[in-house]
Amino acid sequence: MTDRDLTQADTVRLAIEREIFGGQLAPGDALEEGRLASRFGVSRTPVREAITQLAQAGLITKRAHKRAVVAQLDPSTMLELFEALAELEGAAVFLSTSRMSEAEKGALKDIHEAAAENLGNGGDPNEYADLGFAFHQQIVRGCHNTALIDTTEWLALRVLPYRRFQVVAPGRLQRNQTDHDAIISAIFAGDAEAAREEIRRHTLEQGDALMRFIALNKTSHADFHPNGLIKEQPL
Amino acid sequence: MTDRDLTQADTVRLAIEREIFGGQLAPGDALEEGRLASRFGVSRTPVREAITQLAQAGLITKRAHKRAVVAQLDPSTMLELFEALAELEGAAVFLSTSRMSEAEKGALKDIHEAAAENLGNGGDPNEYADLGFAFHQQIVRGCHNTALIDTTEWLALRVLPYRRFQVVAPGRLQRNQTDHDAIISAIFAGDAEAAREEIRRHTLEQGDALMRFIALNKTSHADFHPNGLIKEQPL
DNA sequence: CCCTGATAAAGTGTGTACACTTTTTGCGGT
DNA sequence: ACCGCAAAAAGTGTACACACTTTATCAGGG
Repeated sequence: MTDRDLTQADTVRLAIEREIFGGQLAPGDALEEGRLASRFGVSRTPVREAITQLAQAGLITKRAHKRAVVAQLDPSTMLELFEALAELEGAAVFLSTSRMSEAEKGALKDIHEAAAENLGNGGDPNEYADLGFAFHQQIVRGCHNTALIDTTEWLALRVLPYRRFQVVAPGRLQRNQTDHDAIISAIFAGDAEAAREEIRRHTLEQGDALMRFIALNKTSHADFHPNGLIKEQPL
Repeated sequence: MTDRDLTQADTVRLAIEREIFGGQLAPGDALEEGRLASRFGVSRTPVREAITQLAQAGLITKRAHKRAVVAQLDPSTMLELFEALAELEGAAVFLSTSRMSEAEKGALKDIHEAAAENLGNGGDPNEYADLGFAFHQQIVRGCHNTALIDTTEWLALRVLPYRRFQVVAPGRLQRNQTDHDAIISAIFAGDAEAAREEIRRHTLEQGDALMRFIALNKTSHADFHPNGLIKEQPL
């Protein structure tokens, strides 16, 4: 049992997921079953199963007899996703404020302070992005409701590639940190309603900022590389 | 093109879905690929694909090399689902209050009044349940955010079979109608925050009531028939 | 009688073949 | 050149076969 009961379909699915989140597979790219099969050294059957799962998760789109393609996020859909995520994170933090244990609050504070330090020392922006993701995750998980956590994280994953863009947008990191300050203050003050409003505004603002950034750079979202860098079009 | 591009896997998936929502397949029931294949007159391949999709949707659970079973909702999971749904519906109505068109508000009022009439005339409780579902759906869709709507309805679908139980719980229908009154008032008054609170309380209460009902009747959720009736155990 | 373990039965995971659909290619007419 | 259209190529959907895993069956020892 060397492979921990991971079926080949699982392996393929995880690999494709990584390539999408990592940016090797960009939105709009076509996934052809035969190629993937030979690339991963398996038959088309497990590849097909992986694709089915990914389609169900919304990471790729699929129609009968048509090639599967990595999900294309047009601007309005992306805004909707950010808005929905803002509401979900708001709902989660509303519960988390009264439910997080002292240990969980401490871990949250640690993450926040590590991010502050990274920002002050001019550390690696990608590392800062990871800390930002961890910050949101820690808050969401604090609500102790698996259904809500899963739903929220599922949405968060979908916008993750786009959320990271902040690392290249001027002034965005500083603003991000300020927002996090306000959120963490509300949580420690036990003001659930304020925490909800802060995180809602914060996540909505991220979406808006991304839209402005894309519009300003006259670059379609298709040219926007999920890693947070623009594809073959240096600033 | 008589079958509207429905692949056989789609057909099988829809059939299984109907059987789950309809109650022919109860939570805990095992789905065996071979049987289903011969029952639907197809090979195991499309059945397998349907099962993969249903598993991804959370309607059934599946582990490597193990039979797929209709998702079992233990009490704590069910409470979590209701809580998460309460939050999502709250988020949706918060947006809907300012976004619903007059036509949409009118349709909502129509549904509400039809429900009131049904209740007053001692109409078919199942019809009342349908109206209740439509009421929630109309509100959620009023937020005009596809991502949020899809997410909420997906959760709502999962608890739908349990939500219907109200039709057999004494006094529950009347209470339900009163709650809806309060919600619709808040919406028409344009008080988004109040609407959110009302629907949150309402949906949470539905979950609690279901739990009490199950506990009182000393019947495990496994014996609880999704159609809203207890299986071979008359009251 | 109840374990325990071996063995058989049942069931899932994947490779492969092929029918059917979509997309591409290429050719003749305008 | 530009269309339309037919034929080929590419690709998806499904059936089927078989290896491997899990579950059920059963015989013998405590």
